[in-house]
This record gives sequence, structure tokens and C-alpha cells, in this order.
Amino acid sequence: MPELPEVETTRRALLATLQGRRILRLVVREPRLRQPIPARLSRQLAGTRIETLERRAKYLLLRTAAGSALIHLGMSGSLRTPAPASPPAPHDHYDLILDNGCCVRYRDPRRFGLLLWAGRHPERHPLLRSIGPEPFSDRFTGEYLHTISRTRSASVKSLLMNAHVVAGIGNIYANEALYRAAIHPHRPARRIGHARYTVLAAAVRAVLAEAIEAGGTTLRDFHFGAGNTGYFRIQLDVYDHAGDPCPRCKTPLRRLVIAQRASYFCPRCQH
DNA sequence: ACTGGCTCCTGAGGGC
DNA sequence: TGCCCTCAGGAGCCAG
Repeated sequence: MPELPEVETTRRALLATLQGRRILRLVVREPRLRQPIPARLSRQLAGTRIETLERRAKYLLLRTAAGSALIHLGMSGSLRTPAPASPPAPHDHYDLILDNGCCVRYRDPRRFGLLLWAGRHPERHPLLRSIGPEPFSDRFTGEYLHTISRTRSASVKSLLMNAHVVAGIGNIYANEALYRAAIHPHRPARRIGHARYTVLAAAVRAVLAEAIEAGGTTLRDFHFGAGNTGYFRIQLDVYDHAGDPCPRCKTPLRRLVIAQRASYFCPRCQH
């Protein structure tokens, strides 16, 4: 499941392939993603030059001279550069064909992803407009979390996973960051003080940075992965480890469902 | 203004 | 071995 580190790794892997190239055409085999791929998108992209590939939250922004396309990988999406002339596999929904013959191919079995046109000011697009600060930005601090949480009754884990509060933190890294910060996922957000939020903000950045770093080391597999999903994982301390001993204190880790999401934590370390 | 529940979809994995 | 059922998850949307 692509979280922010996987999206960032995809961006880095594809940047050199895409930057400065002209798009010959977009080939759509299956437009039915979470929203349909707009019929006019092929026309909007054809012939235009790619300026850069950026990331905002878990969205990729393909910036071209004509405007930006918005790409989301959903739950099971991946972008890869298949070997020349390799036929599309099942769930390969679209290809971006470049002027040097390169092809960037999107695969997404569950079709939760998106490919949309966002025009010349993608930051104003409804899907991007109200997203919170990036975890690596100066705005994302303990003070920010403390301030925004004063009036909220939701759990701290729900707060972390709320894209309007902070961009790009999914279930896996929310669990891992809370474990590192020794905060119980179910604790009401308003009942956490400034100092602990500072620890949490640092933990969020650390766990994401490590995962991006790990992604960098697996870039080759990620590009051309034959048969594998293309995703990677850092060593996760708690996620999907219910019953295993806590790495810190050996107490068996527990699983709890919070807001429909599996939550893993150490009942002794986290409070 | 928030919050939790629902929804899209398919593949993996457990149980029998 | 094989079938069936459940579950997983990103995030927009909706109702309360």
C-alpha cells in the first residue's frame, strides 16, 4: 500500500525519465479508476513537455507546459518503466508514451487510484486545496499539532491520519510514529501536551525519512520489478505485529481498531 | 466544525 | 487441494 515514502520513491525513480521529455500520447486501457480518467486528458497531454514531477501528500503532480496532471496510486497502484515492447499485464490501466520511446505504465488492481487534470494551478484543485502541511515542512511542528488539537475530541491517531491536519500519513506510519513517541493511539488528541507533540512530530519525520531512505536502497527493484508489487517496507516495530514482543520492553503488542483502522501498540510503553 | 461510518475494488490468507 | 469468506486500506463523501 503506497504511503508517502513509496510515493516519494516513485517520484525520485521517475523524475529523470520524465523531466524535459515531450509526451507523445497517453494510452488509456481502463479509465475506471476511483474517478474516471477524463476523456479529454489524452488531448491535453499530447505534445506537451514535462517540466517536473512533484509530490504533494500522496499525490504526484506531473507538471507540463500546458498544465498539471494529478496522479494518485490509491491502495495498490504503481508506476513503472516496462522493458521496450513488453505487452501490458492485467490491471495495467494506462501508459504515458514519451518522445524517446520510453513508456511509464500504471498498474492498479484495485483501481482506487486517480489520474486527473489539474490545470495550471494544481494547488487550487479541490483535492489539494485543503491538505495540511507536509511533514517535512517548517509548519509541521509540535506547536502546530498542539494548537490544532485543543478543540478536538478525536484520538491522536485519527488526528495524524487526517490529511487536512498533516499530509500523507497513512495507517502504517501513524502506528510506527506513535510507538516511537510512546503515545497510546487511542488517547484523545486534546489530552496531549506541547512537549509530547514535539516528540511526536519528530517521530513522524524520523519514521518517514527512514522509509524514504530504505526506498532509495531498493530503487532498482522498484523500477523494473518483475512480478513483485514494487513496494518495500522498513523494519516495522509494531504494524501487523500483534502478539509479538515489544522491541523495547517485551510486553506482547496489542491490536485495536480505531476509526475502522487496525492499530498496533505496546500497552506498557504507550500511554 | 468535527467525527465516525461507508464506499469503491481485488487479492491474500485463513478456516474448513 | 480447493472453495468460500473476511479483511485490508486511501481518502472523499455524507450524515449526524
